[in-house]
Order: sequence, then structure tokens, then C-alpha cells
Amino acid sequence: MTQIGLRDRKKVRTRRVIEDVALRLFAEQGFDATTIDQIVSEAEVSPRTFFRYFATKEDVVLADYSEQLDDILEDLSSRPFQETPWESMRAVFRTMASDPGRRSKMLPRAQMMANAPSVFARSLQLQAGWEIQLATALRARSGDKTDEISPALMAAAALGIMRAAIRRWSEQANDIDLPEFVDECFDRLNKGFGS
Amino acid sequence: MTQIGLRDRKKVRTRRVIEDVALRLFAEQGFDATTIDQIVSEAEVSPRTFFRYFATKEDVVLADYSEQLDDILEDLSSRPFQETPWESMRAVFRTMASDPGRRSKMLPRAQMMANAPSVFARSLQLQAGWEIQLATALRARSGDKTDEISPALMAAAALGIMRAAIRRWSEQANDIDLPEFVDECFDRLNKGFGS
DNA sequence: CAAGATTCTGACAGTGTATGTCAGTTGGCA
DNA sequence: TGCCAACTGACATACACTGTCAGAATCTTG
Repeated sequence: MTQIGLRDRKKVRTRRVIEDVALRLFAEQGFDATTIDQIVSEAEVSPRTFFRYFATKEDVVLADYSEQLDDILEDLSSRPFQETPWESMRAVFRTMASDPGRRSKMLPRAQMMANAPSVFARSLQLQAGWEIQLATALRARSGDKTDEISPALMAAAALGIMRAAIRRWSEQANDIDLPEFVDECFDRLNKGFGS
Repeated sequence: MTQIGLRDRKKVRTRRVIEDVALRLFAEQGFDATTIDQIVSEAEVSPRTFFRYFATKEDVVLADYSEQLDDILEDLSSRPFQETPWESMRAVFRTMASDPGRRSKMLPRAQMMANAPSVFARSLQLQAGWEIQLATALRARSGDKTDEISPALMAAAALGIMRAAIRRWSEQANDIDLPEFVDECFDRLNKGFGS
């Protein structure tokens, strides 16, 4: 009567092992200095198996990045409809920045991205995908169906804010309260930069 | 009395040959389907030489991307000082979008980026570098020396606008006047998205 | 519970990008 | 003319990633 079969349990276990070993090695010797061979030999799987779980070496670092977008979209859809799209986004991103579990993963990841250009590049690529989906979601919420470009601008601006805020925060994490800082950035951008 | 030596002339010539051959092959068979071996055998140089001129295969497509930033910074520095930073940027980017020579290169490049994810990723990486430099330049122009974050937000917003605008423009180049469209986007973002 | 279908895995081979090294050549320059 | 520096090609190599295929493990059905 096992709901989840042994096969699926093994899958998540293998994935976890690879992820744990890889992240540990990355932390110990750096991302670039760590090879797939090293990871798989410590994780006791074949190189081929690694790529069945992760499309690229970079994706191990950014494993939970995709889930993050799902959370954003879900939170967004549960915001009250009378709210403006911008306000909804501000609230969603503020909430996200407040989650301690999420924040604890953010710092090491930010550090890794700063030292490994390929990881940084991959994260930008993923975020570009988010931007499109986010814009689509905003467009669906918007009252003005003829305005095609504002949602795109809002999505681009929001993600740009998050990047800038997280970068600044990761450089001096002690001095800054991330949720408030994000809030302030959203506010400042919405007030414009003078005409 | 040759100002520029034969050696340097050969260098630019070699670079041009590689670039021309590569871009032609990319257009003919696609970016991913073209190998370095193909390029260098047609250009009659060794594979090693290719990488002396271009760090990555992607960089051939984005060859004049770096110059673009220099132009932006230069144009920015020659704007009148009484202008707000945002206004200056709007003018600079509008001017850039008006240059027909630049625009003619933009369309095929946008197409290439749409079909070759690695080229797109590389362009995002380069733009991230721009963002930092642009923010620094804006900070230098700003009157308020205590405000560290606004320049970063402005830079992120401006580049985000350009990406969104160019994407939209490249999808339907005939229907949109790019300079005006860019202008409108800058305007709309600066007016905020409602409180 | 046995047998077949399905899925996961490892082993092997191969492609393509990118880098290190080093000797040979070529252009700059006194 | 001859020395110095830069450019180049010819190796050799590392590493990420993909295709294939047979065998093992798990699930499923009679």
C-alpha cells in the first residue's frame, strides 16, 4: 500500500546525494575547480546519471530557482484584485524577501554567482524566462487589455530591483534589512526619477 | 611613414576575416550547427588563433556590443548637467535607437539571440557589466551623493526597458518606430504604475 | 507469484569548446 | 643587418555534455 513507489523514492534520494555532494565540493574548492567526475565519484553514480538529474553543472547551484518562480506566481494570483499590479508585486517580493528559509539560501548562492561567471550567466538566463511569465501574469491581472508593454516594463523593473537589492544586500548583509530595502526600492522606482 | 604598422593591419584584417566568415556561416546554418573548426578552416587560421581574437564563439556575434557601452557613457557625459539623470539617459538611449547603422545590426542579432540560448545568455552577462558601469556614471552625475541605490535602480530599469523594447520591436519591426517607442517606455516607467 | 513491460542506470564512445605549451616565423626597430 | 617582440600554428589536454545500448531494478498484470 505504499503510495509512493520505491523507484520514486530512490530518485529523490539520488538527486539529493548529488546535490549535497556537489554543493559541498563547490564550497570547499570553488565551482570552477570542481569537475563532474569528482562529484559523481563521491556521489557514487555515473557521469551520465548526473546529467539525467541536472541539465548543466550550474543548475545544481540554482536547483530551487525554478520553484521560486512558481511561488511568486502563486502568491501573485492570491492578491486582492482591487490592488494595482505594482502594489501586488511589491507585496509578493517583500514577502519573499522576508522568508528566513529562503534568505539563508540566498547568501551562499549570491557568493557563488559572484565568483563563478557561468553560474551568474545561467541565473540571468533563468530570470529572463521569469520575466516573460511574470509579464504574462500581470497582463492577465491588468484592467487595460490594450496596454501590452506596461506589464513587460513592470516585470523587467521588478526583477531588476530584486537583482540590485540582493546584490547590495549580499555585500553588506548586516547593515540592511532586506524586506524593507526591497520595499523602499519598489517605492522609489514607482515615484519616478524626476522629469 | 605608415602610422599603423603592417602587424596591426594584419591583426584587424584577420579579425575581420574570422568575423565575416563566422557570421556568414551562422546565418547559413545556424549558430549551434556551426563549429569552430568550420570557421577556422574557411578563414584559413588555426583554431588557436580564433580564441586569440574572440574569447568565446558567442562573442563573435556580440563583437560590437562592448563598443556600444562606450558610446553610451560618452554620450551621457556630454549631456547638459542641469538635466536630471533620467532625462539624460532617455535622450541617450533614444539617440542610440535612432542610429540606422546600429539598428541594421540589431535585427539579425536579436534573431540570433532568440534562436541560440547561449548567445542570449552571453548578452545578458555583458549587459550586467554595463549595468554596474552605467550606475557608476549616473552616481557621478547625481547631485545627491548619499543616494547609493537610485542610480543602480535607474541603470537596471533603463537596460530592462531597452531589452523589452528591442524584443518587442524585433518581433514586429514594421509596426513600431523604435526611437519613439523607447521614449514612450522611459516616460511610462517614470510616471509610475499607480500606487 | 511468475512473467512481461517499463524505467533507471552504467559503460562506452564521441563531439565540441576552450586552454597550456612551445617552437617557428614574421614584422618592428636600432 | 641583426636582435627583440609579437603573432601564429601544431600539437596535447581538460572538461562539459550527448547518443546509444545492454543489463538491472522496479512496477504491473495475469
